[in-house]
Amino acid sequence: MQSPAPTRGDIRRAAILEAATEVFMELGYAGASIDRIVQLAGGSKGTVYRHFGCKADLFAEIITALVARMTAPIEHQRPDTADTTQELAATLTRFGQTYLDVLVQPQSLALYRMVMAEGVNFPDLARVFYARGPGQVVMQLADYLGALRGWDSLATPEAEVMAREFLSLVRSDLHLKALLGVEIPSAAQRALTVKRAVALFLAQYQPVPGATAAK
Amino acid sequence: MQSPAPTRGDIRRAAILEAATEVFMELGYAGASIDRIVQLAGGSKGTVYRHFGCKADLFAEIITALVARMTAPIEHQRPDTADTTQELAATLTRFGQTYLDVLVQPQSLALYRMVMAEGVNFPDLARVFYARGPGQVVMQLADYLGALRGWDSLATPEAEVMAREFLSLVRSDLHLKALLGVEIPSAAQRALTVKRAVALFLAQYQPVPGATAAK
DNA sequence: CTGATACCGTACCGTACAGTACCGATTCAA
DNA sequence: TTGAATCGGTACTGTACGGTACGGTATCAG
Repeated sequence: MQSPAPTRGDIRRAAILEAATEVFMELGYAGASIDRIVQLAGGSKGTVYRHFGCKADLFAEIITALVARMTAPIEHQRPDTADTTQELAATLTRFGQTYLDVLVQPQSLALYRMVMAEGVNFPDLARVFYARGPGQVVMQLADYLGALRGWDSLATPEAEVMAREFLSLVRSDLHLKALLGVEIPSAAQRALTVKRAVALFLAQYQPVPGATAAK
Repeated sequence: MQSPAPTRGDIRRAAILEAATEVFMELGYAGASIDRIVQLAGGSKGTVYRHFGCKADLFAEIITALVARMTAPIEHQRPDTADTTQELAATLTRFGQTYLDVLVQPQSLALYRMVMAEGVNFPDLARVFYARGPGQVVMQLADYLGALRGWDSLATPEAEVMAREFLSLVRSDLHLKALLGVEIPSAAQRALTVKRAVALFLAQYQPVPGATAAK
């Protein structure tokens, strides 16, 4: 499990990745220059190309790493399917809160902007981003909701649709405003938005057996 | 009301705007080149700079025009505040449908991508985009819902919050997927999403006087 | 210790781009 | 008709960038 002593190459590679991540996030793919990355990472231009081949490949590697980094805290907060129905509101709140908090972090916003701007030129990368990022979150929540649904009768669509609806409510337009740089929502705003999302969601979907279905 | 005969300058200006709009939408601000625009519009590079000063100003003018063009069909579908409560579901469906249809059009997607990518470099433009675009749509729907709410008792938050929640449900993740180029939703998918958004919204917010409030 | 390999620094190539300059042709107002 | 302003075409400047080449130096395996 221990790393087998990082070689000199590993060290250079890591330094370049770190510097490139910062530069890409600040300036985007088109705006970033290799020279700027080298200046920040130290070392030489040739080393960058020996390790990563070309600018596009370096970019791709950074994006995939960033997606994993972004999804990690949400995955860690993944609702346990053993959670009982009584805890549904709390579970949704916790999950939604983590999701929204991560989403409006500067790094997440920069990542979204990059992938959207360059998605046309890197279609494969955009697909990977969705599948391992937002799509992954949907599936996690859907798994939880699906297990809950088999638990008792619930006049609802597929769990995946429910998950999408809930996450859409959580995002609200806070994500859009943040992406545009119009307004970074405060913690209080985020908490309130999550709270309202949970309320609206539970008004429609009430898995507790004793409750009367809406119709 | 009649235009006072377009001069030669007006014609050139319009041609440049049209060409620049196409090039910017296809390649983004950074990717687009003035030479490419001139090549498409015909004429000369000097004419572009005489009319618009610099690339950034040309870009700004195009973005503001595009926002207006994008919002127009939604504004046209603006729900009349005279609509009765009985028509609420139909009104929401019609409004949401128009909103979502516009949102996933290629031109809208290109516009969103441009503003998000360059929002850091053009913060004023990003604010204008939000205020006259998505923000405007929220306000229109909020006006309608607000008028309805005064109409009868309704245990709800501000109309603006309700409008945001509804529009978030309509966008779902279809907008995100389309922005990333992962998947352009079909008309059937869009219609279904709107239908479900209306259902979920009405499960929580029922303005008809005879209905029992949720709590 | 020795050879091979990775690294640094820098100079360099080709290209692309924003913006300017200039000239001849065209348009348009007076 | 005449003078001014605009336009087209093109050549040009300066700059920035991706990527390569190369010589000298440090690192590391055998």
